[in-house]
Amino acid sequence: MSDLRRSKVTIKDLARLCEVSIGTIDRAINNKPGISKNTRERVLEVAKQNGYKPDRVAQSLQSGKTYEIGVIVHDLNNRFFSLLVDTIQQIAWEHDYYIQLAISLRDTKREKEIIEHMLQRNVDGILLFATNTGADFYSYLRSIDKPIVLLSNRVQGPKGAEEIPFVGLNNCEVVNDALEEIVRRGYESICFVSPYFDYSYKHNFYEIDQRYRTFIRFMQEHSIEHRVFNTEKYCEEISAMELHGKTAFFCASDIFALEVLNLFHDLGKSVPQDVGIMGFDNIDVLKYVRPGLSTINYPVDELGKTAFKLLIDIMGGKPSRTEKILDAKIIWRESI
Amino acid sequence: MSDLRRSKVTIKDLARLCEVSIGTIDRAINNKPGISKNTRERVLEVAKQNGYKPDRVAQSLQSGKTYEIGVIVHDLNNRFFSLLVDTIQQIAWEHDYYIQLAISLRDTKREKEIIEHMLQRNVDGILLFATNTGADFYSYLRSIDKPIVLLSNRVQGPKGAEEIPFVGLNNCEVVNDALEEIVRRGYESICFVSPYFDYSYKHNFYEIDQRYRTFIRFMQEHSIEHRVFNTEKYCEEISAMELHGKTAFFCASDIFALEVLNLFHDLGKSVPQDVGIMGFDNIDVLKYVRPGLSTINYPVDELGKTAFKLLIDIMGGKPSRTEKILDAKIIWRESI
DNA sequence: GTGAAAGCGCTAACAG
DNA sequence: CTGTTAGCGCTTTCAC
Repeated sequence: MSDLRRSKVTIKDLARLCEVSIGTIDRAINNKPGISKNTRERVLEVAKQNGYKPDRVAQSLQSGKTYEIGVIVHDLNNRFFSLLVDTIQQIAWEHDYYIQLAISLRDTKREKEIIEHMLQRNVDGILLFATNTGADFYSYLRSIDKPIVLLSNRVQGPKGAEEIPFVGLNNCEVVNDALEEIVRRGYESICFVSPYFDYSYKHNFYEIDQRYRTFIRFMQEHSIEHRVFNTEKYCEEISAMELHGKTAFFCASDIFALEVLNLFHDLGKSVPQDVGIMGFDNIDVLKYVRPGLSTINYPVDELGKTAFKLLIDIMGGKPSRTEKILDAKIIWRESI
Repeated sequence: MSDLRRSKVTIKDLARLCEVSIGTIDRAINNKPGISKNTRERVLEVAKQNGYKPDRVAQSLQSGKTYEIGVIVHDLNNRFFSLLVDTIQQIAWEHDYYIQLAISLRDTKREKEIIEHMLQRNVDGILLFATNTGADFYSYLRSIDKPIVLLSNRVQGPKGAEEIPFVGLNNCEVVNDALEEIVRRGYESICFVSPYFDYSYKHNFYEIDQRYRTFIRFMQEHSIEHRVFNTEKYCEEISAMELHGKTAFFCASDIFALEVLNLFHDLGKSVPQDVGIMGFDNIDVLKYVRPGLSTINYPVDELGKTAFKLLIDIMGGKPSRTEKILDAKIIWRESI
């Protein structure tokens, strides 16, 4: 190395150095036929000597492929998402793909901007944990000329229309099972705690909604006393409520369950003696929380891997089912 | 839209549609002088009509800029890193940069591969939480023709050589302060708990090492009984040790502190009555842990933002100090 | 004001 | 076996 700072060396440089044409360089570098063993070795040697590295941007312009996939999630603050992205990055790496990461912050406008940006950057595909929903967004996604796989939050079109590829969870079944067991354990009153979902803002609450509906249906079918907390003031409201009968709090995510747990701790109530609490997701930090929180395991790893593989299949033009539903497992610990 | 699937429209298409040259299209699109108001408006209108979006890949090839920056961290499992990446992605977005995320898994070989890949993909700069270290790696980083900013883990060259831009923490000062207060609180014996660091594998333990050295120096200067746990079997070893005198566990990260907390809980010991525990990082989940863990706040947000800004400055050729040391704050809760 | 042409680094197609 | 050329979509330069 003459200079410490290696300046970019291109196939043109190699051609000059080897005194052959760029076509020959190409054949050597990319292991193509139609070149003598001798020349190939010489070229490869010179390439190595000079630290030649192909320019992926130029390759992309030529081939239309970037080997990058866009990953869009709500945030990385939520443990669930960081584990998800971790998994996706890992499997992508194994397949020689790179990740362009962007955070939607649950902002519908921002999500659309991100998608547009990613398309301009010519990602080969997109893994989307959607924030938008509705017919317009469905049409928008369908209009996109790149493969997209939705994670967890489905986006539905008109009846009978082709579905957007989707990997999700069997929310209804697992919530039903959990509720049955909770009732069997003698709880007489069950509260549902979840983030605030206001359909008028057009946010995608697909998963929460599934859990919510299942909860309501179950309560009605079994005539069980129930209540729903899904406003921003749920903590105050829960503090203010009077408990009659053995009461359980079924939370739409572990984060809410932990908040409720903290709340009752502050109120001087014991869990599960005074109230039962159940979470959803099984985030890893539960390991450090006492009492052990009963929850429902979201197979994040499987979600990431399945979605990525589905995307790869679609990119490769493989005809595969474009919907996969994963199985959640209930984890009974101490809190209920 | 004639077709649902919008196929890519290029400046050439626009030129054809507007019956002008591509040069004119460029002037209109990119708001350049030398074009009549009339033509500009017409071009912009047609561009909009046809949903023209510039191809960033082609722009990159031409300009040599991608507006992407590579971010390399150890994993996303650790809360610290996910918050860091969250912050970086946020500030990058505000500056119209995109993030290429990769995980080194603390694997030195993989880290180098990642850097090579990113350079080939022509990122404009790299934010690196380094796993490698040593003179060779220093030379390697110096040989790279793109700005790099190191986070937390410094990579040092020979004495007097130019430093690689770096943003880190005042580990020594803050550890010293914490230890002083711990001693003041009457602890007679202090244990240091940290990940296993084996210099023979050439891993970068810059931060841990700073904390460790400060710990050892302090213990020696004050003749305090102390012990170090930094093997993989630290849990067994701690279980087996006999406590004499009021003992504190100073952990190099919250994760270790939480493990130690769990351990003593299982052993039936109370914190802080029987032993004191102190963490490092102040990860957000501590909020759900009881007893409240005393810890040292790592200003992750500031780290991400400062590093990104430094990178931007360097990319912009601004002459700025290439080293920034952030202030950590001690947070006293209940565990010590 | 506008058009034409070169070139970023690479791959693919065709010619010799 | 090897060389030449066109072109991916864009920006820049120079000519009119």
